Amino acid sequence: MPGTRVTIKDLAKRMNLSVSTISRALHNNPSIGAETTAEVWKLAKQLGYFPNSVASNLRRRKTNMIGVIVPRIDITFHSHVISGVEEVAYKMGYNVTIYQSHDSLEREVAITSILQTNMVAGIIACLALETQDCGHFARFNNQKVPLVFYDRVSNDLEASKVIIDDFDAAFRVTQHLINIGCKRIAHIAGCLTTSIFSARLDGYKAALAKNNLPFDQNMVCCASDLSYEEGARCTKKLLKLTEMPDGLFCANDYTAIGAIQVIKKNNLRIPEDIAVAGFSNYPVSTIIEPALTTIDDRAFEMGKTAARMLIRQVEERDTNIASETIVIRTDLIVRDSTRRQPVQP
Amino acid sequence: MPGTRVTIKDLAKRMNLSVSTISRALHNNPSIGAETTAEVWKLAKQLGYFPNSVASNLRRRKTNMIGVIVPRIDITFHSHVISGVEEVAYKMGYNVTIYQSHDSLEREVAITSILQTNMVAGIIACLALETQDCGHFARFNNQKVPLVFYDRVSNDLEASKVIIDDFDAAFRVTQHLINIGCKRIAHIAGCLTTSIFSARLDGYKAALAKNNLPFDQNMVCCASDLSYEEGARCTKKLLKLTEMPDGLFCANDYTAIGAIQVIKKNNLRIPEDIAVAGFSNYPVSTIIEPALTTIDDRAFEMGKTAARMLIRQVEERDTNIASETIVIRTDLIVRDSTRRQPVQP
DNA sequence: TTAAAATAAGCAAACGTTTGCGTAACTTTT
DNA sequence: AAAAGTTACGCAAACGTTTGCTTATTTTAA
Repeated sequence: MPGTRVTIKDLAKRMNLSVSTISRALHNNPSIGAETTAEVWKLAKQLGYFPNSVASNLRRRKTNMIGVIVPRIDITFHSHVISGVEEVAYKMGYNVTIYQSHDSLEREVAITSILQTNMVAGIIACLALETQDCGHFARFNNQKVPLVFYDRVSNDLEASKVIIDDFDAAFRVTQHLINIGCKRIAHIAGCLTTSIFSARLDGYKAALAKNNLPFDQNMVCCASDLSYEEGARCTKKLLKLTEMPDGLFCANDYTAIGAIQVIKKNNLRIPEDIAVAGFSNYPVSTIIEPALTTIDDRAFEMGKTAARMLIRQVEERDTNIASETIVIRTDLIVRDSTRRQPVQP
Repeated sequence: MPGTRVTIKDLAKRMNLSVSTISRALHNNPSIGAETTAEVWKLAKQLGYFPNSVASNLRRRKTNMIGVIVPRIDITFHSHVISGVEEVAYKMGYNVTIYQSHDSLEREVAITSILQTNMVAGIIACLALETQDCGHFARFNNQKVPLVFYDRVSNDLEASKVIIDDFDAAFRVTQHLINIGCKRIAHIAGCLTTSIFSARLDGYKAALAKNNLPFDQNMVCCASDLSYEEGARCTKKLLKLTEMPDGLFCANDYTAIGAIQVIKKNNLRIPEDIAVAGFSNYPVSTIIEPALTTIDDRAFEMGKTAARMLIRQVEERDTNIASETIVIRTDLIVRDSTRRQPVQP
């Protein structure tokens, strides 16, 4: 019978049992006899029965769907996070539906409406760049739908977070550049209204201060979108300074690669003339020449952690929604772009 | 009232109307007076009503969920396809849920069960490498759930497909290598039981034949997983041949990059000694030096096309399920890795 | 041997919508 | 002025499960 779906009603009729018995049998409920249970399972297999989770969700008033909001899926970092989310969600019996905000607040708001309409069990989100006010997420607190932010998080909202210590990571990168002898370290920053990028700038400043190096505003250039092109643009600007930098810390790997290409075109040596470091450990950082020193932000791990955290909150919903924050450990990965002979003091 | 959700029943009570009237009003059904409709909408906004799509889906016996099965989300090609799928799905009012098969048949089968349980409206899938027999997809034909394969497709199943013309693309790449003067062109192939990779090999052979160049089995090396490492391994093998190749066509960009790195390490010049071309136009192909000549497979476009095709089939379900095949146009992108002075005949 | 307890299964409502059909009240036609 | 048509809405069933409560039967305890 093509087009028709076999339901527990059909099973009930065929076996002269009530639908409730069938339902309980299929859940291996002990109040149904072992023999009956076995026969129900057998017939279910035979008839190709598949439970209808839509009906089940309606009755149970909850789905097993996790909604994920990312700025863009085709950005390496996010696709790795999603991969991690899917991995644990699958193992825990949850489904994952994804939405791209394209860094637009308007779209992010629309997506939250869709998620509410779809009765998702929980939400994992990375805020759009445009988003300052998170009011549109507040509704989930009322509906007791757990919410976990990752990477770009909201501070004015009661919600769990999975982040890396951007300040610390930036500090360590900068300290590393100092350790190999850099005296004039420039920074290509991201959009500073975003906390992660301002934290990276702060970490950079702190490392300079700790080592008694002066901070020079001219040595910081803000890239609007963290692309190759912006990295190249900023680098050209930095190379025109009367006192050229001898080290460069970029807020992500893309800008770092744009920087490397410009530096090489200017016949400067990396790392001898300028040492370069990035942030994120994208696959491309091993391909560029010289290979790029960077921070591994462990995106996959971040996704897995966020999913685990969310699912735990979903399943403990009745007890309490304690919002928690997990900081993922990052690794400094040193490659040729900063591999100099250490300076002798 | 936190935790409680307002339903059309609530609206009905508050307005002394029946639920059917509310439902119709919210769908702007003309059989409801304009004034009433306006008031219903007003109260709905005021009370923060959100439709419950789970209930709606159950009643309508269809969801607006598109299931996507990819080998891995964090592979550039697939994340771009997904991005395209999400883009058109969002605009057409569909949701996207994603699953990774990890190229495992077992997992792919399990995922199809989940999709059936979840009553997805349609499915977009790229077959797992392990998958030879597509019996587990047959159930969707019975249930009249449209199915669109992309990239790696099944030939023994009635289903729609979005593909590129791998034969043609490979032919054009090879012809290009011949045009710039290559006489001994090697090929790093993918798993030849997969149709796209055998098609690429065939296109390569056809171009050789057309130009009266001999085909030499030793000049073909199969990479098991299309990674950098496999590309490097194959290249080392090819460089040991008594008659070294002067051109190399790789089945994807990753192997091409592995190849370039090995060739450079052997102090051979690209493209003068060996010209190299890849396949897929991954972002990294512009970063490697020399920049890689490759085929742009237009993954984003592929995703959009697959989604459009699927949604059309979903919405025309009653009329007929004509399975169709769309071939996406590919572009040969010439970069420095094959930029030689053209030979003078 | 009878009461109490355990076992196995059924009844029916509920989850929140959608929709075919029915029916008032009102308007238009002949 | 009666018949026909239109407008605006209600009734109730249905979608496929889940689950609290009840009931019939069997087993155990006293």
